[in-house]
Amino acid sequence: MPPVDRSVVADVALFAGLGPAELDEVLREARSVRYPKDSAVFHQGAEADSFFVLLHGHLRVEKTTPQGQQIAVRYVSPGEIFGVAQALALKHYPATAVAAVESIALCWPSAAWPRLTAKFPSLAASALQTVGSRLQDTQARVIEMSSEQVEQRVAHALLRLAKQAGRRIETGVEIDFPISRQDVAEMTGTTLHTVSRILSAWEQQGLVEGGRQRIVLRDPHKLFALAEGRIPSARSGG
Amino acid sequence: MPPVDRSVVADVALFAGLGPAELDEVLREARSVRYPKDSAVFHQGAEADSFFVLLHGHLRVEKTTPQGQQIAVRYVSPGEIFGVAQALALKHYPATAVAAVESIALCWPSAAWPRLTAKFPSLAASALQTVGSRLQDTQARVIEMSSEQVEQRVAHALLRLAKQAGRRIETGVEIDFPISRQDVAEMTGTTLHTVSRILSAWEQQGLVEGGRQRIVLRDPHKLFALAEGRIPSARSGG
DNA sequence: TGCGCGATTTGCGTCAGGACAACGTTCCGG
DNA sequence: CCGGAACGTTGTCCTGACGCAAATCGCGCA
Repeated sequence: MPPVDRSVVADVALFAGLGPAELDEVLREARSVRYPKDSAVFHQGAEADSFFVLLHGHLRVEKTTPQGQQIAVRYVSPGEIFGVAQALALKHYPATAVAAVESIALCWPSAAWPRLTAKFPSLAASALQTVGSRLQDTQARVIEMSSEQVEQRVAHALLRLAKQAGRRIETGVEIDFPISRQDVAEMTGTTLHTVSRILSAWEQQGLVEGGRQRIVLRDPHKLFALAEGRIPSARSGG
Repeated sequence: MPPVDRSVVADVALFAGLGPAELDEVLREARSVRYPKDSAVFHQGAEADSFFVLLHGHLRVEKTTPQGQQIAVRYVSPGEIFGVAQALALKHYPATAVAAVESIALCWPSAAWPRLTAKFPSLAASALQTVGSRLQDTQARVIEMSSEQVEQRVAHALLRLAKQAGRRIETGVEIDFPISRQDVAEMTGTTLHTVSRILSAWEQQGLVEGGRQRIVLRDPHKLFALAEGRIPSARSGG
């Protein structure tokens, strides 16, 4: 009685190495869960009793600092595995995952992980690649934050969001879930005030198009040049 | 004809799950290489033809930004696996590894990785945990850089260095390899000038003890309080 | 022992960006 | 249609950190 059909995970990289029968066996242990907008999939510090694969929607992963400030670590897009704390030898989730929009995820008990990876080694290899690429992304962010100005960091953040959750519309590329200036600020390590100023300046130049919890990139190419520092500044030169 | 003896890898976490015979089999494919101080183990962008385990010494892993600035990503301590680009599906090394002191590492051809992990799944599990914990560290750094002042970041960096490469001496904990203010600056995303100022202030208060490419933590506990932001500032009250 | 180079220290000017505050706008329930 | 709340914009002020540059120190080597 598998409630989860193979077709819904056709493009999940984690399962790329599995045959149909194997896939059914893995899916048999999963259940599909729906998360309303703004509800938490798991909380930072909670016991890591499950791991997940996102099927539909978008999640925001955030950490809370000792001082209580929240930082957006990354966003999860459909097809990604997340909450694999168990595989990293963590007893508790290191961050909180919140549904940015209504989302659906597959959910396995953490206890299933060792068994599944032992039986299907390609799962471990896939997970290693996923975590590795996440490490690359995170290191890239460290480098950004070390060496770049706020404006370039915001540009990078928007480009990254557009890349993983962008949707083409007539006037450009729209980020496919509600995102506030506060969220962008949390991603780039600045304040919503500064983000607001920067986006206003960009909007005047036709680089982006704003709105309430909505951002459209009208000129991603120019934005990229700006992120690379090949344009002096978008705020001074009018 | 294994040139590498089991005893030298007794405390390498990667091999924890292997029996003596299995260990010998893995070591048979490795060779031991010595790296003089300041020599590179591999270069960023070079083809990832090997992966390594550090036996002795310390390495600095650094990335070069598009603008040519160098950032110290992390330091490698004995017992750690590194250069596993192949396992992360990367064809080229994403960073440069330089010997901070004379170092010795075991070296396998990258081609051996898929074969070894297929035969010994515990290797993949170990590697996953290693990469995972590295991801945790890197995310922690992102959060530091987002939410903390330069002084707190420097404190955190020193504590982290002391944790993974600290050596107890009479006056405190010494960092066990030559490290310049420039290096600390590259770790914390600031300039050597600022680092120099901060360390000078700390030295006046007896928090640390400096020297040419040498740092001793005389009061790690107080330094930790400072890193957490529980002490207003060490520079004003001096 | 003396020399030279690289590491370190430090003063000063400048400015990006954070803090604070007030105001405008959109959304939603009644 | 109205009121309130959350979200976004903008102005002003001010601090912390960087850039520049020059002085000083210390180690390694001859």
